[in-house]
Amino acid sequence: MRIGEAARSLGLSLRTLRYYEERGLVRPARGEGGQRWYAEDDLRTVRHVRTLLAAGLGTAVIAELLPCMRDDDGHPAPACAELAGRLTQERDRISGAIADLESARGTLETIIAAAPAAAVG
Amino acid sequence: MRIGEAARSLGLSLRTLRYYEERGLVRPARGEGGQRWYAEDDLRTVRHVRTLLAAGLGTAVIAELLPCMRDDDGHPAPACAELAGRLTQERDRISGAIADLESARGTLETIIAAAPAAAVG
DNA sequence: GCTAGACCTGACGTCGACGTCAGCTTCAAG
DNA sequence: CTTGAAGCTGACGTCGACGTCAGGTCTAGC
Repeated sequence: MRIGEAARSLGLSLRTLRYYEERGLVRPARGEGGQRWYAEDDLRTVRHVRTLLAAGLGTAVIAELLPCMRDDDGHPAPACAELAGRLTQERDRISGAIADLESARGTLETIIAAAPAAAVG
Repeated sequence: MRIGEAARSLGLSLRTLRYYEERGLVRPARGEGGQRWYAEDDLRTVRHVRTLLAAGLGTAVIAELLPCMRDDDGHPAPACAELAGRLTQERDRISGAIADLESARGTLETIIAAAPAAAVG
């Protein structure tokens, strides 16, 4: 599929998809006139990218990790070993972020619970 | 205490503290010569700010929430009611963010577990 | 009262993930 | 073969939370 359909299918903008390619995260094929051609595999890659971006990873780091996520049968598969260090490091960072978020959520809930019942919604 | 000591005590930069004041998050007193004077209460406020920033809230939103967090005895107390809507909204956003992070962490752990045991650290 | 260090107020720079605009090319339909 | 939609490549703009530099002021010790 071309970039327009890919973007709609993923719920992203054209700019975003081009940006991901610019950062080396996706490498869609090119047609005669130079137009990008996205295969299903590329869409899966983009979804992985989105997941990792949402985790707070930067595009540079993701670019390193992606080769370790080559799909065999639909889910991430191994590949890299030397990146294990960085991976666990990122995982720990994410765990910390989760803890921070839970702490903040607790704070908010304290306020919510304490606030006189009013316009809740 | 003056801004330097406050910054050291909080582990933040001078710029950060001035920035928080600029955004209306803290209002330290001023001395004769116009120098900022941070009371313990101000430090607590800054810590709240940090917690909420870590939760992904912006300084503008935090500026609205802070009045609802006036400490009575050390922990957040109620105050605002009409903000309940925004509060629950932010809480839900945070819950979503946590879910995203957990998903991403799961992805990373899958890769880590699948990777041949190597330099793990 | 002199000096060094701590502060003050602008104001411009940064970084990351895009948005947006400009000008040109390619594709699909009639 | 024309035309409008869809793509393409730069390249500058944005937003948020600060970093950093410049140039003047305040404070504390001697």
